[in-house]
Amino acid sequence: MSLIKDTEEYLLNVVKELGYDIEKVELVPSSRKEFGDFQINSAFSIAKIYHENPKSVSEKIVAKLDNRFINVNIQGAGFINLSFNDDIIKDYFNRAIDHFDILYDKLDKKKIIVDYGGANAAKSLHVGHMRSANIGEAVKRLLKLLGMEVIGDVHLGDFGRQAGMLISEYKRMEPDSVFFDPNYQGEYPKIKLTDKDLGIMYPKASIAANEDEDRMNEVRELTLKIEKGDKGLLNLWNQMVEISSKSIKKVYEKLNCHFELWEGEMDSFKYIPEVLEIMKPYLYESEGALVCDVEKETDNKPMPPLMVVKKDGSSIYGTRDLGTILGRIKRFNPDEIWYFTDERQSLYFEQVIRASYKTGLVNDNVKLKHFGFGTINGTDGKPFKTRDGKVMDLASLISLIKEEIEKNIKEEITGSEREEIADILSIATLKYADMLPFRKTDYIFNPKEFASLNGKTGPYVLYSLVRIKSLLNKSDIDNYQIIDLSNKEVLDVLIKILEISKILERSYLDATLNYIEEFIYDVLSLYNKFYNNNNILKEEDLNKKKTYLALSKLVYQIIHELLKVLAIDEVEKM
RNA sequence: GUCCUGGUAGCUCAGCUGGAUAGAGCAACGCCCUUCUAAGGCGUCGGUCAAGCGUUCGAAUCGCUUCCGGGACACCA
Repeated sequence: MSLIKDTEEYLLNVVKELGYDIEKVELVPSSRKEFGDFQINSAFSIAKIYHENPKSVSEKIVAKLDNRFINVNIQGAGFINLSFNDDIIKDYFNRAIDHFDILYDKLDKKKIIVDYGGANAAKSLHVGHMRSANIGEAVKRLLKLLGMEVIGDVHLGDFGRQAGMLISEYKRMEPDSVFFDPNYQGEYPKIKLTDKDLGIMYPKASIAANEDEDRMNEVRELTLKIEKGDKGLLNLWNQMVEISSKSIKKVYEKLNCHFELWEGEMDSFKYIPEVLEIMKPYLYESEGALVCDVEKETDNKPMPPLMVVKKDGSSIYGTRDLGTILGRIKRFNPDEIWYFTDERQSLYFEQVIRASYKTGLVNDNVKLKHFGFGTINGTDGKPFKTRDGKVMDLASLISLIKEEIEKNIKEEITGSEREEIADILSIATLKYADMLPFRKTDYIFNPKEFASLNGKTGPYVLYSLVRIKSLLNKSDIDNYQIIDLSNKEVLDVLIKILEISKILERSYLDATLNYIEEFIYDVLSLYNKFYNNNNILKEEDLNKKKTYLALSKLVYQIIHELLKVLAIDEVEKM
C-alpha cells in the first residue's frame, strides 16, 4: 500500500476516535510549502457537520497525532500542515527501489473490455484514430497496472457503406468477375489489390455516389447483399478487409498498440438476430425504420430515439454496436466495457448505452462507459489538414514529426542506429504530445513545439532518462540506499514521488493520461535541478553518494514504469 | 432552433468532487559549461481566471443570466 493511503487510513482512525464519523481524510500536498509538505483540510468539513470551530477541531486532531509526523502546525482558520519524519521517508523509499508496486494502490479486480482503435477497413488511418489508439492503449495498461483484467479490442470499422462503395468501384474495374455471378460455384480467386489501391478506390466511389443517386442506391444494395451473406460479394469484401487490416496492423504496431482481440463490426452479425429478439418489445416503426425510445422521465434535455433497423431492413452502426455488446457479454462476461471514441459520438453512445439497459440486453451490474476525446486541430484552430486541405493520414503525420526530430539527434549517431532512434523518438514525441492535454480537450498540432528539447515533450523526458541511465552505468558502487536527507533537492523529488498513488487513481477515475504526463515532467524537472547542482559521481561523502544514486535509480524506475503505461519506448542514447 | 462543450499569462495548456498568495511550458530578457549527455539548470517579465449576479467562513472551481468559440441533433460511422 502507498504511504499516502496508509497515512490517510491512520488519520481517519484518529478522527473517528475523536468521535467524528466521516468517510475519509485526505492528505494533499501543501499549497504553502513553507508550512510543511502536506496539508489536511478535513477540519473544515468536520466543523460544518458538527457545528464546531474548525480551529478547535484541528487542535484536537493535532493533539492525537503520533511521531510519524514532524513540524505539525495549524495555520489560518484551521489548515493543518505537516511533514513526514525522515525515517518514514527513508524506509519507504528504500523498499520502493526494488518494489515499484508499493508506491501505488491496487483496486478491486474487475474484468474490463476496452474498445479503442476503431480504424476503418479500406480507408487509411488518420489523426483521429491516433488519439483513440494512444489513449485507449494507455488506459488499458493503466487498468492492468491497477490490477484489472483487461481485454482490448480494436473494433475495426470493417462494415458499413464503405463496403458497398468499394465493391461498386471494383465492379467498374472488373465487371465480369465471378464475384458478381450468383450462380458461380467454384473457388473464388485472390484479388490483386493493395491497400494503396483501396485508398484510391474509396474516395473515387464516394465522390461518384454522392453526385449520383443511382450509384448511391447501388452502393446501398451491395452493402445489404453482403450483410445478407451473398457468397461472392462477402468473399470479395473479406479479401479487401484482410488486405487493409495488414497495413492497419502495421501502423498500430508502430504506435505500440497491441490488441487482445482483432475483431470488427462484421463479428457482430451473428448476434444481431438475438439482439432484435430481445429488443422486440421496445421497437416501433418510425418513417419506415425500427427505432427504440431512450428517453427517461428525469431527462431535462431532448433525447432522440435510437435507430435499430433501417427502412431497407439492413443494420446500422447502432445495431452492430448492440450486437457487439451482446457478443462480448456472452463470451467474456465483463464487469465493464469502456469505449474510446471522438467526443462527437457522445450523444450516440448515450443512446446505445441507454437502449442496452432499457431493453435488458445488458444487466445493471455491467457498466458501459463512453470516454470521448477532443479533436486535433491545426494552428488555425480547425481540424488538422494537409496543405492542400485533405485529411491528414497518420503516416504523413508521423513523418512530419520525424522531420523535426532528426535535426535533434547527435551527429555522432549515424546509419541504422540513427534511423532507429529517430523512429522511437518520433513516436514518443507524438504520443507524449497527444496525451498531454486533458482527454476531452481539443488541441493544436504543432510538430515544432512537440519535438522541442525543452518543456513537456517526449524528447525532454527521454533525454532526461538517457542521462540517468548513463550516470548509473558509470557508477562504481552498486548498493544504493537512501541514507542522508540533508539535501533539500533530494527531499523535494521524494515528496513529489509520493503523489504517484493519487495521480494513478485520478487517471483511472477520469480515464485520462494528462495527470501522469504532468507528473512525469514534474518529477524529472525536480530531478534535473538536483542533477545540475550536484556532481553525483564525484560526491566524496559516501552516504550522500549512495543516497544520490538511489534517488537516481528510483526516479529512473518510476518514470520507466509510467512510460510503459503510456506505451512509450525509450532510447539508450540520443 | 434545441442540447452538449469550452473561454485561465502574448501563444499552447494544467488546475474545476469549493480551501491559504491561480500554475507549467513556449516566446522575451538576464545568468550558470576545466563538471556524470548544457539536448540541461537558475532567475526576471507576464493574470480584473470572458462579463455580471448569486450560494458561503471561503469560488477559476457550484448555480443562474449574458456575450463569444467548437460540436451533436436517426436511415454515414
